[in-house]
Amino acid sequence: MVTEREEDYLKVVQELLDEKGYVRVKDVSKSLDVSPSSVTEMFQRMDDSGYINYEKYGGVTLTDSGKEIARSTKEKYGVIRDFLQILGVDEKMADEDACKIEHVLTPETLKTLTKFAEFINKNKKSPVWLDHFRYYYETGQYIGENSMTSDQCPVHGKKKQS
Amino acid sequence: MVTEREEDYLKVVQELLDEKGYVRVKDVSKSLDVSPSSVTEMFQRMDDSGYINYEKYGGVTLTDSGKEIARSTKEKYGVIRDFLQILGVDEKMADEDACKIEHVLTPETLKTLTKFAEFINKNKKSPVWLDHFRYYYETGQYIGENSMTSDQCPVHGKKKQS
DNA sequence: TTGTGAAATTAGTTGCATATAATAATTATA
DNA sequence: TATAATTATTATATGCAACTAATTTCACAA
Repeated sequence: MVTEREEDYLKVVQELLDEKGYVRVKDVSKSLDVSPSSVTEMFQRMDDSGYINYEKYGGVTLTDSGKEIARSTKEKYGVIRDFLQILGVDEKMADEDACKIEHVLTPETLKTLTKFAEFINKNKKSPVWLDHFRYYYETGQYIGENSMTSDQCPVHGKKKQS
Repeated sequence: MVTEREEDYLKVVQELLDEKGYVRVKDVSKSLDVSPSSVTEMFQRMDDSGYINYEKYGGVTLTDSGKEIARSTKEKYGVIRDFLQILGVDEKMADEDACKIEHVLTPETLKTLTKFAEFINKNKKSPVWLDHFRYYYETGQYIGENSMTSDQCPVHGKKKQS
């Protein structure tokens, strides 16, 4: 079974291949902020496991299974990042969290997040309740009749007419 | 810095203390599905790190810092599990995912999830849009004028009056 | 063609988390 | 209380993932 870290490596290798057409140990080392020797070692392991084709001092390519893992990992990442951003998490944090969570979500939960993002995005304008949530997030107060506890409307500060 | 696994151990130790008042190696071993020797070893490490007070063949208690980690880990877990269940993820999966995610979320994202759950729960009845989302999840179709693409209402299959 | 510098690899180590097998301590029971 | 059964601990080993230091390879310039 593929480890979380192998998923990380496969993801960046695929990204570098897409960007530049080839992959150096140095680049992966930079991307993942690990030493070059760690990259070499991981390459050897992943070659043994059949996720990449690696030859010393040479190039690296992904096997079919490596490609599939890279693809699905990146897809998960995208779903989670989008989802978090919809809820209002800022890009940097959404990114950071998505990189962690991508490895551990059950397919069921992933599907829910996917559907949720679709549900929001298929509408041109973002739904009212989402604005309401953002408002709640900022102020702790509700907008809308259902949930008003005072007769003071938080939107424009005027009395509601009852 | 505390590791993810240490957080797991601290959480179950606290839970067992709450449940039964004391903790056996055996119980932790059972809870986490690891061998007793692994538990002993981890207890030694966590004692060294100052998260628990441990003496051989004797009892285990949490230090203040251990308590704080257990508390905050459990709190995170609760927030995430609730959040996922609100979105419709079933209990078992929500649980499983929460146990993984609890270790890796940024405070920012955690706050967002917390607020979101509050936003939903402070209302007695679940908001309409959430039903709409659940409906979308099941059928792939939208309920509500904003997003209707046909004139067939997905709720009762009758024509909308225009 | 050969020497140099950058890049990559190997060798050796560490820390975390686990396991099995063997041993020791504790608790329960006859 | 002595013995049996349960529980816990040590000793030893494994796998993953990282590191530093030393070495090797490669590509390019002189």
